[in-house]
Amino acid sequence: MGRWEHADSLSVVLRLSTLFLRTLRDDPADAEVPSHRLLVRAGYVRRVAPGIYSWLPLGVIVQENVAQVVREEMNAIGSQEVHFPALIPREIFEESGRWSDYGDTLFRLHDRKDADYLLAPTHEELFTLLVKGEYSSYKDYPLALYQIQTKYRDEARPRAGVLRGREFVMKDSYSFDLSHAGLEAAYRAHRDAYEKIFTRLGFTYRIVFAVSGAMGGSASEEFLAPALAGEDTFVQCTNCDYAANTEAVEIAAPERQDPAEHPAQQLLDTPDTPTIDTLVARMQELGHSTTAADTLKNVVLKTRAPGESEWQLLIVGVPGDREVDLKRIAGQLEPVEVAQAHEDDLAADPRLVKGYIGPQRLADWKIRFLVDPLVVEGSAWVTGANEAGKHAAHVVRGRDFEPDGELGAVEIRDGDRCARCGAPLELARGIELGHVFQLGEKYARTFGLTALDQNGKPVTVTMGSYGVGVTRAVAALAEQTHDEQGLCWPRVVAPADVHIVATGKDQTVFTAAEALATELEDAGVRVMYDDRRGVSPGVKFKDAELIGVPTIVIVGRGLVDGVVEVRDRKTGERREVPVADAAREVCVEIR
RNA sequence: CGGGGUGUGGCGCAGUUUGGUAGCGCACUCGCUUUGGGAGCGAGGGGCCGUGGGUUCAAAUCCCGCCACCCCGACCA
Repeated sequence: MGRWEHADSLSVVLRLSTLFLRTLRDDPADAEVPSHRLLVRAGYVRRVAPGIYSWLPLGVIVQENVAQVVREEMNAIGSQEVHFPALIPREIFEESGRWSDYGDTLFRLHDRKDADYLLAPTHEELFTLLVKGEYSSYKDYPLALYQIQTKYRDEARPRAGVLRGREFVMKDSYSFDLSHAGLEAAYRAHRDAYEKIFTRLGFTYRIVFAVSGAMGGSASEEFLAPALAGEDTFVQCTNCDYAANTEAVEIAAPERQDPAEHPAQQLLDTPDTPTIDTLVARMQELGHSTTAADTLKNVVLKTRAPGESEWQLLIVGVPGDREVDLKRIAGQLEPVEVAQAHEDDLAADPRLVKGYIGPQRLADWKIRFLVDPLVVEGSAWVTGANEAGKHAAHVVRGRDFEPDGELGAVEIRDGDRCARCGAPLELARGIELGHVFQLGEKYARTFGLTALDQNGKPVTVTMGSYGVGVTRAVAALAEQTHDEQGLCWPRVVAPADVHIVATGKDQTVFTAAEALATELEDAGVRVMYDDRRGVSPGVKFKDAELIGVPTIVIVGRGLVDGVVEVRDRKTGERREVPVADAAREVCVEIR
C-alpha cells in the first residue's frame, strides 16, 4: 500500500550531491546503544542537549513515515485527529492536581507577566476539556480523538539517544464512552489497531500485561519491542504466550498442603541470628537440613493511603531465599503509597523484634500481614518467634497463622513457573512502544465531563488512553533491524524504496543512473540517488549500507555489458539485471 | 540523589605523569592523479585546550573552586 501512494505526493529524488547529509566514519563518543550510534553516524539526528535532538532530512522522512502508518490505522478505527498546544497554562494542570503531582519531571516556565506555564508531558486534561466544551448529549458518543504531538518530560536521566529523550513525539489517543461495554469495545479496537501498526512497521513485539494501578483493576497492556537496549524488564513464558511486565506478572504457586500433615510448632533457641543466612547456619548447627527457601522472611513495609498523612505498618511474608520487589508491590497497591519501614518505624512498636519477627501473633496485634502466593495454604516454615534469640519451626499457614491476604511480592527470577501453563518463565528486556489502558472516569470526574442520557440525567464519561511513541519507534526499529554495516529499515519507514549508486567517472554511468531514477520516480517509487562525482565507490557502498534503504541498485562497471546490480540490503543477496529491465525489476522487487 | 568516567577545531582522539611556540585521523578548500569496497600526493582554512581563580619568567599540563556531559544505579510512562 504505502509506497505506491507516494506517486501522488510530490516526492522528488533524494540526490546525495545536494541532500543535507553528512555521514560519520567514527562512532560518536556519547553513543552506547546501536540505534543511537547509527542514527547519528548515518546522519538522521544530531544531539543538541541531553535528551534533545535535531532531526535531519532523512530522520524527518523516517519519522513521518512512522507517523503516517499510525495515522492511517487510527483513522481506520474512526479516531479523529486533533492537535493541542504543548504550551499550557498552569491552571489546567492545577485542576487535575498534576501541577504538583508530576513533580520535577514537569517543565515549568513563566511568561512576561510572570504567569506560570508548563510544557505538556501528556494531554489528558486538554482532551477531556475539549470534549467537555463541545459535547453534552449521549447522542454524541462514542468518540475517539488522537493527536501526534511533541511531549516534554524533564527526565532525571535521559539515555540511549532518542530512545528516552526529554522531548519526544508521541501519538496519544483517548476514547470516550458512556458505558463500560463501550470502553471495552474502544479498548479492543485500539489494541487491534496497535497490532496492525506494529506489524506494518516491521516490529517484532510482545503484548504484555501491565498494572493499571489507580483506576481500579481495569485492563492495561504494553506493546514491547524486545531489545537488549530496552529499559523495561518483562517476563515471558517459554511455552505459552503469556507475557507480563515485572509489576503485573503472576507466577505459579506450589500445591496446597494439608496443615495437619506437619509436626507441631517447635520453639528454637537461636541467639544472634537476625538474618536468613545466620538462621540457616544455626539450623544446620542444630542438625536440621533447613535452607533459605524453608524460612519465612517477614519484611516490614509501611503504606499510606492517598490524602492521609499517617503511615501504617504492613508486613509481607516471602520465602527466605527471595527478595521483595518493592516496585512490583507498589504497582499493585497504587494509589496507596508504599515504602520500606525504617528503624524508627519499627522501634515505635516494641512488640516487633527486628530479626525475629514471625507471623504468629500479627493478627492479634492488628498489624496487617500479607503473604506472597508462594507461601501457600498449609505450608510450613522456620520463622521468627517474636522474641529476641528465638525462632520457631513448623509454623504452618492456616494452622499457626492466617494472613490478611496475598500479594505478589517476590522479585521474579528466571525459571519461575508460568501461572497459566507451569512452564519456566524467562526475563527479557524490551522497549515500550505503546500502551493501551482503560483510564475510566478519573479525568472525566475531575473535569466534570458528563453527558445527558435519554432521561436527561448526567452520566460520567469513561475514557480509554492509548499511546505510541513515534520518535521512540524510529529508534526501536533501528535497534531491532540494524546489522554490522548500518541501518536496515523495513520498507514502509525507509527514507526511500531504492538507493541508486552510480560508480565510476564515466558520464554514461551517470546518464543511465539518472534515467533509471527518473523512470522509477515516475512509477511512484521513492528514489535516493547517489549522484556524487569524484567520490570513490567504496565510500558510496559504505554510505548506502549505513543509510539502510532496503534496495540498492548499482549502476557502474556492469553497464558496458548492459547490466546493473540489484542488492537486497537485509539479505545481502545480489543479482544482475539488464539496464532496460531495471525499473520493472525493481518495481517487482519492492512490491 | 549515589557511584564511576570525560571535557583539546564540525566528528573521533593524542598530548597532562615530568610546565617551555597545540598535534594526529576523519570531514572541509584548491591542484594533479585515482574510480567496484571508507583512494594517493602536494598545498591550505579552522581551536580562549569547559569555566573562574591561584602558583610560575612561563600552564592544555601543577593547585583550589565551579560548570557541563557520558555511563551504571535510584527515580520516572
